[in-house]
Amino acid sequence: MERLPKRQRHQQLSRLLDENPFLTDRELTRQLKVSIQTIRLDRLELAIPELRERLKLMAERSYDSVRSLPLHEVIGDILDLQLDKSGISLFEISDEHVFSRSGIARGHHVFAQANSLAVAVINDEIALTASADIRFVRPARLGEKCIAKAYVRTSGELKGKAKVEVFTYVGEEMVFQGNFIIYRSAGESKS
Amino acid sequence: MERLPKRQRHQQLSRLLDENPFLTDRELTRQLKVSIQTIRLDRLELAIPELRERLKLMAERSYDSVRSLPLHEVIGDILDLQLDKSGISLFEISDEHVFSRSGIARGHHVFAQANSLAVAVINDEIALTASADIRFVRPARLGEKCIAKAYVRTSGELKGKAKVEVFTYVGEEMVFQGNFIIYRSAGESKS
DNA sequence: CTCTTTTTGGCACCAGGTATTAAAGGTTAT
DNA sequence: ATAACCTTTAATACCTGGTGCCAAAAAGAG
Repeated sequence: MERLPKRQRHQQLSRLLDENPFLTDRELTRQLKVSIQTIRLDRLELAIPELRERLKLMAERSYDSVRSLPLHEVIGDILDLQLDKSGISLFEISDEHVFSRSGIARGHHVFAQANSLAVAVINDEIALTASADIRFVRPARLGEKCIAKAYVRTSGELKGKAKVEVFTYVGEEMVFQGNFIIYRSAGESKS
Repeated sequence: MERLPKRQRHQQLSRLLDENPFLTDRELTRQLKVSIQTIRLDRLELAIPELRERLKLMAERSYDSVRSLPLHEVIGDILDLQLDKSGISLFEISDEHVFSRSGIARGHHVFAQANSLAVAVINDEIALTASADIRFVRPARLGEKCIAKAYVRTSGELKGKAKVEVFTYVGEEMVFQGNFIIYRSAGESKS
């Protein structure tokens, strides 16, 4: 008995739709050389929804993630903000931030939290990072909650630049420290 | 003459579908109190595709961005890589990277490209950023293509650290410059 | 009242399916 | 061999969310 063909086909079908979820059943018949009914039985057994449902699911997912894209605006949640004085933000290290091999956060994510906060704490229409001097004291790991604290050292209303110092901690341990020089647009202005 | 109702309705229709692209024509008739044929004429005039096409477009967009999610692993496309010597990467500034007000890229994205490249160029099992000294020479703007070039200055096989210098250009202009100190795991190893 | 624009209705048709029933084919056990 | 079983294919009715086309009704505008 050639029982394999079915399971093989199921695997192939899964793989094909994984590679390209936009395939119709009709296109699948061409690739797998079986009738359209067989394809449909297979999808039924594998609990794979029809093309239109797949598209809808993908669209919904992307719609949700677009909604949560303001999370891209500022990295980390701001817990406290005293403009031109200090600020605190929280950032939790999750899968997409770490090297999969080591579970250690990629430096630029830790930097992004600090940089976002340094910019946010400046009370100005436009604030841009001019330069920075940073140290990754110890690696941050998957699941760790990073607390970044920013202090404005010189608000420098005259020079158009501000110095901001940021320290990031996991618990008691410091993981990151940075000195940022931030350009500010003009004098000061309300947020 | 009440010519307005039509244009008003067109605006409302656009707004409704902007808020919720998952509406069928039938659901729109309920909201706008006109026949389904009118809705369809309106969509025709406004060049708004049918529900299924909208979903498909959204799915395709999200699929593309999922495909480029390994872009989350390394920020920017690596164009050239000579391990322990040098590397080049390309990163195009798009909507999600800029301050919406000014169209200027957030510093941490430009940093991320440079940092990713500095880490990638190190030929070691594990490479982590230890510290960095960076300058944002001029702002990078929406749509600009940033070319980052990294040079390993001291491979430092003995000390477990490497110094990498990165310069990022838009055309002929330098937008970013950074000196990175990268921890490397042990001696050297194949990638 | 006439002319034009806008709105509505009806009908045929399409893609990409679901759901169901039935038949044909090979496999296996008895 | 024959019955029992699994797999595959076929055929048919039906569904959603439309398009395309034509005609008629309604609503202004002049």
